[in-house]
Amino acid sequence: MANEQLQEAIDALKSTKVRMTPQRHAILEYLYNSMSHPTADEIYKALEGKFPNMSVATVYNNLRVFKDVGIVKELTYGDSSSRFDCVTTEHYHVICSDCGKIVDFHYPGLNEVETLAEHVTGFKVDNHRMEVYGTCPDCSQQTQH
Amino acid sequence: MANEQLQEAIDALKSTKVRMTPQRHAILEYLYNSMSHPTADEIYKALEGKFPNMSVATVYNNLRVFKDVGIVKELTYGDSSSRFDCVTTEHYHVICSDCGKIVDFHYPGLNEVETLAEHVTGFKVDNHRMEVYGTCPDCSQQTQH
DNA sequence: TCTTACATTGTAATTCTTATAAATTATTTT
DNA sequence: AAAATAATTTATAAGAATTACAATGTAAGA
Repeated sequence: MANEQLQEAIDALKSTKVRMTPQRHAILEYLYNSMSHPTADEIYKALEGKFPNMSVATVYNNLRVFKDVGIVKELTYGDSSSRFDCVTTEHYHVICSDCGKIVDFHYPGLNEVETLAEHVTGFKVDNHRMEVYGTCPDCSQQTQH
Repeated sequence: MANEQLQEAIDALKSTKVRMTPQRHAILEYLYNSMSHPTADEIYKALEGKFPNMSVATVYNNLRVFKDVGIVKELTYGDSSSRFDCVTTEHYHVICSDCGKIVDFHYPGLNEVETLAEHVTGFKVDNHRMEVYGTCPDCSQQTQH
């Protein structure tokens, strides 16, 4: 279950000046339990039942708070809106260029890349982002015939 | 000089149904000569002198055309607008989290990652994207004292 | 309890990007 | 070379995603 990780995230927030609110809890819960990488709007819609009065602004505000604390990552792609992913174990994404499906896969951290970049550019590097693009099995099949 | 590469790009366009226009030439020229990674608006502003009547839509349209032909890449980051980079040799970017500065660095292609992703997910992989984030020398100095 | 600081809500505003239609320019056909 | 066709540009409007703002609400500390 993702519940331990959710708890860790909540604890991480407690140690800052960030207060825990029902809305925040719900957003975090949704993020940690959903295996997908939802957009702000998807989160908003998903929580409409529980919080009929919640504002979209709240979702955006809190996602930013979580991002600043470092427990959530924003994924931006060319088109459409940003997607949000909770930072758990180190993993990367494969994205289908046709349908947009996102699948996780694990790969040992690319520390060498960070080190090289530091040396070559003089930057103080602290993280990186990588995505792999291709066609998912479903879309591959459809274009076959 | 980047002029040979610019010429190659123009030749690449000629082999398609894409027509060469003064605006397109200017946009390409700007992209290939600027060492930065300009936004659509930056390009627009930069060419205002030469083409006082050019529309922002033209810039966007043509960047998309170039993207489709494969001679330009779109870089999307969390905030602000997309940046555009001409596809020359394989390289990656280090981005300053403070000021947004982008610096290129070379790194041998990460083919193993693509291969692994293919095996694990069943996708047909054809490319990847990677960026390294950190603080640039200038910004590092400023926060020191 | 009172005060202060942080959060939420609703809405308006902003920003980036795309769609559309008319006018213009480039290519192809005759 | 002129006419016909196709692609392009322009200007503007529309759209979508995100943020700003002011008012209200809620939690924590003195």
